[in-house]
Amino acid sequence: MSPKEKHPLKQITPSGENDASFFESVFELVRQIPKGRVTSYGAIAAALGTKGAARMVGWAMNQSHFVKPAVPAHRVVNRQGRLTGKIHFAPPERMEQLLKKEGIQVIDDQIQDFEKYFWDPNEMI
DNA sequence: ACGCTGACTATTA
DNA sequence: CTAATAGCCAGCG
Repeated sequence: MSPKEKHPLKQITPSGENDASFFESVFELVRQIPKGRVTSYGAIAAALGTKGAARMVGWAMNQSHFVKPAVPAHRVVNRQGRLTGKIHFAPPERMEQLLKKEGIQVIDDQIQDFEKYFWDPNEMI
């Protein structure tokens, strides 16, 4: 992380999840990802209207571990279908295991037939 | 209020 | 396909 260590980023909406912040929107959208499917950060960001905020989506995933109901962050990968965020899991292998458990083949942090499992957030509308 | 950071993405080589 | 570079937006100190 950096000299400043992790980013505190206090808890999301201490009072509840009624906060309409960017992060909350991300969580709700990610929760709607069907089992056995995956999507990308950019797709989520685009679905929220902020196409260029793909990075923020990833950052939101960081908090997803503290949010409830739980967010299936393991179903969110980068555009290449690569598990770049696995390092943030505990343990990192967890992400890959979860995906395999849902029927998605992952080899060397790379999802096989990624396009086939890709789920477009805009379709769920 | 400004600047830095980041689980990204598109482009170029 | 991989590697390197630039651009991008939202949140925090």
